[in-house]
Amino acid sequence: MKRMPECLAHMDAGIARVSESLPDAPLQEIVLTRLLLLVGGHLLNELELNLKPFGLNDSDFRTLMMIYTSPSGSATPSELCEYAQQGATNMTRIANVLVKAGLVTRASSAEDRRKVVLSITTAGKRLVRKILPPLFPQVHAAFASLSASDKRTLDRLLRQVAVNIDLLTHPDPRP
Amino acid sequence: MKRMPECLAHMDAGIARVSESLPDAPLQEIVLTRLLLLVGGHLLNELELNLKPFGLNDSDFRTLMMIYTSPSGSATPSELCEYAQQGATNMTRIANVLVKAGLVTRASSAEDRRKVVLSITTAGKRLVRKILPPLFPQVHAAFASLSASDKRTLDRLLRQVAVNIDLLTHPDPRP
DNA sequence: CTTCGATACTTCACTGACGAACTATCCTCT
DNA sequence: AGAGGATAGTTCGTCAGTGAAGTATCGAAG
Repeated sequence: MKRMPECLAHMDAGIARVSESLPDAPLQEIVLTRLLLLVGGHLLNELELNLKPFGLNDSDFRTLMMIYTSPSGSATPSELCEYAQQGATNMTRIANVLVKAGLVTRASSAEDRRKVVLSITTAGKRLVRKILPPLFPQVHAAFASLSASDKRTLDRLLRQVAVNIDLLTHPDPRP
Repeated sequence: MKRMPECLAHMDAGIARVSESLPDAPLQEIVLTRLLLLVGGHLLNELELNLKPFGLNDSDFRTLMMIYTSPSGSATPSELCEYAQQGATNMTRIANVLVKAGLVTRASSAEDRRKVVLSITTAGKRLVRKILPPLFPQVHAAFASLSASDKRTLDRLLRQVAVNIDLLTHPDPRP
């Protein structure tokens, strides 16, 4: 696998060559799209590499974190789906994983018996507090070359892009 | 699935709450990481939604584009792996897909008979020129709310992050 | 020339994620 | 009350992607 600078140069060259056959291609935006996909993918690889020793992948971990940070320490699968960009099918699998690992408990709700309540266990909280700290240096390093103002700008721009894509996917600005 | 603004707010709140149990968490960087994963994921979903009608996913398409933009109109699987962030195993599958669809041909190299040469066909070129243009408005819309200078800044920052992650993953700045 | 290590690709078995179909429960309207 | 529709979760079949192991070819060293 080539190092990043060469990889980026190759990408730039390839995209630039597209405009030979399709002159009206929005080159800048295509490059940004590819960069986002590239960075997102590498970030995910790196994160999952750190989670693998604990038998979790990013979906599992994100779900665990959402239950962990929930004020009540519990949540239902459908609530989690709402915010975790995941289908109900996969949430069932994730719940199975977390329950089997003893990190959360699964109980059916009292008020609405269709619902399932996932609650974090002591072991779950302990695992979160064990996994996170070793991640901090790496997360920090990923943005180490950015100034404080760069980071604020990146934050702002990414949120804008997130909203743009959301509008693109689900049009209807009709409440 | 919730709309993006609520989703972002929920994410912010969750991450903020992490610092209650782990006060030295680099909140800003964690948010940026999550934003990148989120945007990358949504961008990928949206792109693959557009490619599905043609029986391709992003890996297939990216590979096809790399062959398309190659000056010779052909490449070997190992070359493609170098730049496409993919394992050789998956490249074999991709080549199978593209060959079966008649978009590229597979031939063994004359100079080095270990190598396989994938060459784009007329149908492959035609498909690229058919798929791309309808994508342009969407790609453009994803960044529509960003000014020209915002886009340049985003490009610059993403490249920095890409390099940082690469250094993190493959240390050794020893040539 | 042969042997050995490296390279190129393929095959196989497995995991993660998704859509479609199913079951159970709840809510509303009559 | 009870019929119809919406919601919550699960199950099942399928596909994309990966690591480990296998085959074929190349190149260098003896």
